[in-house]
Amino acid sequence: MSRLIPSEIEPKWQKAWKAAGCFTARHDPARPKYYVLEMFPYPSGRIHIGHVRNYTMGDVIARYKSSCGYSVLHPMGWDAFGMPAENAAMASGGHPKDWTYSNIATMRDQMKPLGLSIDWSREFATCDPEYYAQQQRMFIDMLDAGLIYRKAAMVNWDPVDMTVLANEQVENGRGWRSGALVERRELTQWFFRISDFAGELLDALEGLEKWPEKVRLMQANWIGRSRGLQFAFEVINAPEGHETIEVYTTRPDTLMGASFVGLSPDHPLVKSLEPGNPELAAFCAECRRMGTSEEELETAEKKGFDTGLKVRHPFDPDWELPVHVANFILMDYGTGAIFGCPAHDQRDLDFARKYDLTVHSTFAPLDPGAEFVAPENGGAAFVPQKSERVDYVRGFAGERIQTGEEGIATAIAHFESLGIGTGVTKFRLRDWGLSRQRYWGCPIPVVHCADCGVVAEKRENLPVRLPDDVSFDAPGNPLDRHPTWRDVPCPVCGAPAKRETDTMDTFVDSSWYFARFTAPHATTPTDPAETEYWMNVDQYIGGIEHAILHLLYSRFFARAMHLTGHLPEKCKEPFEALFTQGMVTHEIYLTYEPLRYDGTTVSDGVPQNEGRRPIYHLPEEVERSADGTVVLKATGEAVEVIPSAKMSKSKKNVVDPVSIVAAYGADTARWFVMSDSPPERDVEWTASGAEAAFKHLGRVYRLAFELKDAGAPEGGAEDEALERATHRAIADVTEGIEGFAFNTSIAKLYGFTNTVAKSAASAGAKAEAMRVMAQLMSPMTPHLAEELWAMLGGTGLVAEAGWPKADPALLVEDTVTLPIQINGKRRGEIEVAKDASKAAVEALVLEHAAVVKALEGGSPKKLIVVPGRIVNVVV
RNA sequence: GCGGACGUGGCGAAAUCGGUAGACGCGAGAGACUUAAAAUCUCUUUUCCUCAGUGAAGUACGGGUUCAAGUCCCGUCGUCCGCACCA
Repeated sequence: MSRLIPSEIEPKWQKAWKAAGCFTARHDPARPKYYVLEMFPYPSGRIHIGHVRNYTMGDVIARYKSSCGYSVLHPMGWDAFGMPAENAAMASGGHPKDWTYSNIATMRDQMKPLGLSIDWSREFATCDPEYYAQQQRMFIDMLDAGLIYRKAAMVNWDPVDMTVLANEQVENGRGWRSGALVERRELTQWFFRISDFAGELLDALEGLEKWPEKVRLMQANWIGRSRGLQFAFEVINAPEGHETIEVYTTRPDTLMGASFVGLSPDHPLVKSLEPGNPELAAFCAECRRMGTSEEELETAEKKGFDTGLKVRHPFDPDWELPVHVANFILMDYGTGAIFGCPAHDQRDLDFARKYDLTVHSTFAPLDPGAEFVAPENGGAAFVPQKSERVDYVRGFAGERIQTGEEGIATAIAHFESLGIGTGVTKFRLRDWGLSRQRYWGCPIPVVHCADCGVVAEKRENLPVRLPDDVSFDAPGNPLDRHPTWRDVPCPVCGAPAKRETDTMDTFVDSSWYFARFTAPHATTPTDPAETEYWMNVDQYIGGIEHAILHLLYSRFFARAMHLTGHLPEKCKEPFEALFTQGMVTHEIYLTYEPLRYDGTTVSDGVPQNEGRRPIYHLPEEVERSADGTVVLKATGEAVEVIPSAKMSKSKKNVVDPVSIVAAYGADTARWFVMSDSPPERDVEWTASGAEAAFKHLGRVYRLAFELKDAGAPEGGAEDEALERATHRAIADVTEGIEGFAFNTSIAKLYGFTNTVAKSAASAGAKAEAMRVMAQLMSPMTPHLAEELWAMLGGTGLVAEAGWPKADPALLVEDTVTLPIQINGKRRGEIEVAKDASKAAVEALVLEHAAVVKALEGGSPKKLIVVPGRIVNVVV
């Protein structure tokens, strides 16, 4: 075979790897381990090119580390519970289980031809009863340990999916999957006490040095720590049981500028007033209707309602402040009550002006300047950086002139010394609600008994299996209306009781799968010997979209598993290094169809169907015309090209890996997605780029084919030069892989190929170079690498050959070219021995024609020699 | 609004312990081989010029530090991302 035929070599080598058991992860105490993991996929039905890029990155690392002598764990599984399966069942009949497992089978079949070095013996799906049984077991352990509790809570209700969503699953007020506007509802829900760990999860971010700064920052913002003061206002003419109002503030230094107390419509005091005050009740009802959606919050008017109550200022018994209910105060942050300081908060200022409340500055700029207008005189609220020094015109603690930070600290200290307030640290992070009113999830293993209350299922009865005989012809949860599954005896007293019909959020499933991979068939959630050896994940790879949810939950879950004895202490941060990869994008081809006015109008009088409608075209429907523009093949009509767009079926710019592999082979697909762009950035799929990748691999193959009967190297200068180039390539390619710069490794391999092709070295020396080429290419294009290796007489499989080592002695050239700069501009160059002394270099430089000319007989002001790099002459 | 990242040829991009800007690839152009095509190979390709010179300019824009700046500092503009009534 003188030509590269991927469809012949790829299955051949995949078989050889399987026969040799190359990718079976072996718990070998004698060898260091390396655990590389890509975020496991949801079995949507087909793999897409983004998966190919994601898994190829992991595969490059896995194969490289394996070559370096590590015992590598590189597993694959399926994040298999979740709503699409139910939606599919509702849309086209069938069962979520069948839909899911058949998708998994399809996707596995599509992935295997990629030649990934995955240990398939460890594969599992989160919907396997063997997996969720262990999850239920941990749920009970965590319940016993007080890490899980139940409470009635306002939840985000998705009216389309008929389920509860976590705050993180609400995007712009809409359900992240259904896109429906989310409503507020009060339900009794299960919660993980993740907020108890807020401080720890925040502080531990510091130690995650191999995580992207961006992700750590996003998590830190999400956890949202604030330091403030909590204290109580005394209520005048207080209703029974509400003698004080506790407030929380991050700006206690502005207390002397307080002008009102604001309460959330859900505040207990407000609720107690509502029955006797119909107007107030109406106002609160309106606020609650408004919902939590950001869209509404954004546009909603800041509204208040005066309760008529007054509170006393803590430092002045004669100073009374009105108490308003305000629609912008959240019950679940702080105490649900604030004091408003209009001078230093724009929102409070707007509110004060609307309801005619007093405005007093507590501090003023040190140097006001002509354009400064104090808020009490109609200016904007004065909100300087907390680190800025200001003049406390109405301060009560600390220096007259101090920073906001100092003012806050002294104010808290002052309250604490008087015993009327406490410094408090609050977090934005709230507990993780895990109940979902869905069928296709891990059943929550508890039973509701009239006498015993909510009790956990007995451990020996696990798993609580999902029943197979369910129907999806009605919305809501089929478990709720299952004829027999629900009714069970109480595990404690044996009386008739009812099973919990809620299932777990699928983020629970993905919060520990990485630990399960270390002992996927254990009869306990984890196996201590295996977690001890394999954990932690040395390199985790996935999309930035999981920066907050999945990664934060997993960090919490690892701690919870540690506390319940399922993970050792060292696993509290289970991901040592994280890499977030970019997407694979593709151009969109677009023409427009004019729309005619159809005689109707929409509500605001705008004519219906004005303008034009986009029509998308598949890549094969367009071509580049002679003048470089893109036109439709059929009509020659000009096509608008939108570059680098996220792939989407409706935009017709999806590249299907299956057809790419069929056309060019897996190696080409792998090579292409790793080339061109740095891995963290998006890469644009282009037909010409894929073609180029394929051609290059063919060229490498031919180069090796011509050398397959080469004899021994002959020695000599050309052979030696090629050997040096080889070691240079080893060093550069290795550096690229180590640094997650696969695109530069590939660029070096292109360069090395050119070098070998043009080299005048003996055939034997070239064959030697090509064997190294096979080793260096093996992480990216493993099938071609095996073929080259076998053709050139390599021993065994290249997958099992060690990684080549660059000889430092061969990396340094005997002579180096030093550019000569004159006043910082390049004016010439000299060749010197690599170990030439500074004095020798200086002498040579001063003889250089350009330097002589520039000096005009004088001597240089300064002569800078950076050994091995550059010379700069200042005249 | 708050926080962050990033701006380099026609395009994707290299080069950041400050030391030859544009490696490598795409696209484009020229040529070789061929009856022709495909395939393959070779060369050119930052811009400008009184166009082959030891020429000038050049890494968004304007300043600064330095013998030397894509890289460091200050400001401006632009693009992208995250968060957002959080008291």
